[in-house]
Amino acid sequence: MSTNPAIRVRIAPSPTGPLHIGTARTALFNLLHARHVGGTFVLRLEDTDVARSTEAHERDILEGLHWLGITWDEGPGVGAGGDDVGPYPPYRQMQRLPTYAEAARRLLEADRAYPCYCTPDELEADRRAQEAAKEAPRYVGRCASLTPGERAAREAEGRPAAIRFRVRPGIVGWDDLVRDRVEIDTANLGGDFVIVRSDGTPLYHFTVVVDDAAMAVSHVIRGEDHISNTPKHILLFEALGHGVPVFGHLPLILNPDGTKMSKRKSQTAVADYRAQGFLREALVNYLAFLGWSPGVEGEDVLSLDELIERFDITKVQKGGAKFDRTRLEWLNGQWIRRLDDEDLVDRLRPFVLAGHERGELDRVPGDDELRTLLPLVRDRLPTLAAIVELVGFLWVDEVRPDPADLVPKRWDAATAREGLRAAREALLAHDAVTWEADELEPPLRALAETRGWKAGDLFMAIRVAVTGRTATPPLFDTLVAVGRE
RNA sequence: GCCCCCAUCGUCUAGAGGCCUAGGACGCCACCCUUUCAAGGUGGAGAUCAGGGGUUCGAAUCCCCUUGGGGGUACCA
Repeated sequence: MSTNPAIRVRIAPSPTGPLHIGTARTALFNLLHARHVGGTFVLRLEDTDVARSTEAHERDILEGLHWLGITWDEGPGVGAGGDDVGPYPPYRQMQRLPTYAEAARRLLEADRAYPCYCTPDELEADRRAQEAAKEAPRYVGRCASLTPGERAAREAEGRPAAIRFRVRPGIVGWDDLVRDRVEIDTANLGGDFVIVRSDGTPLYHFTVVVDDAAMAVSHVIRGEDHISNTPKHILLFEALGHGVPVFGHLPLILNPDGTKMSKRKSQTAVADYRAQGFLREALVNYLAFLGWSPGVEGEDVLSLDELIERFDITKVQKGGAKFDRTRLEWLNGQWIRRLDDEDLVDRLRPFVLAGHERGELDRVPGDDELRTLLPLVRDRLPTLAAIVELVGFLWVDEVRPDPADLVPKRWDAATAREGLRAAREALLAHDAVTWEADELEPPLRALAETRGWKAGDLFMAIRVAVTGRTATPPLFDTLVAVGRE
């Protein structure tokens, strides 16, 4: 694919929480678009909310994206001491403070912004008054036209000043990549908005524009929840004398009840899906199909490369998509079946180890043992973590079956006892059989026949006695795996 | 409240005015395979394209209204 230096997209996560499924989806769509057109994918950390940002979250986000295979061309180095990669460093906003200060100074100088000395109490009072009058909340403009003298007076009082951006009247519009023309009257923006806090730290709407301009971002692909913010950003780009990028607003991922996906109602942390044994391939595949599809029948299971090849940002759906875990699980199964043996063993290992650490397993199988089990488990694993539930009995010292399960429906307890005794004798008492699946079956079928039992009932009694479960991989393979002893 | 966005099977979607008696996938149901559970195969139920008006010879597709849903309304991001 040819490269296209004019196309630059970015993902700008805020390390105020673990990597969110929605952030991963936005990152993925940016990556798909960038890779499809040969553009550059930038990662920038928006850590100006110092109170809520943590290094642990930052690590979770960076590692999570890497795990998914969502890799960036430019961005911060991984880890606190890591070096930035790319021509527009730094890529952490807290290290870009001088850039924002300079941009704010220019805006102030051009009178596109002004210092605001309003106190929180004043602002709160304004808001209440507006609410009482059933008016939309907006900044009243108390400090918008202060004379130099008035400003000096306030400075002399030692009142801290925030910086507000002057919102010009008129309509701001743009041609959105996914929803065509959008136009918003700046009268609905809530008045002049704050771009720098009174403590001197810059706010999101400001930093995002300063950085996108500085980093030459050409396409801003983000969630639909930013549509109403876009006019503010466009105004800022213009005031800064910078060209306005192309915007594309993706539909939201929704909770089952149709509201914006949230931690409260859904599992949103990518790390949790990973810990439950979802494959990166499945997650990426699933996420890509939330709001987009290649529109070709039979193309349901696609790799990242295949997605990149087919992706078209203008074909993205406008309406939100509910997160359907069942479908994710189906895709996960599809991908598990596509993995080759070595790969599957590698990915299974951590989950077996985890089962051991939780005390559910008495011992940990080696890679060879795991590998021989693959034909038995591959088609039966909805997730990697399910390995413990599926065949954990193999690595447990003592199996304790539920007595109720031990007796097949058509049998009574005495028959079950007798059946198990006879089966044991048939298989263990003599050296007649070698311990291989093919060798085990005939004697047991013969036994069932002579006693007039249904083979299935006999098999079930044995299954439960040996594994403690009513659902297992095929019995004779299972017996072989358990071993003669 | 105000502003904005959206609307095709339960869910994800195909659909760019005639190819639509609306297609696929997940899920569901049945059957086949089968020692259980899966996987796989075959078939089925499931959407009067939110409703109503237009435009057009012709509308799921274009326009308007209504309804419904969602998002935003911070010195959060």
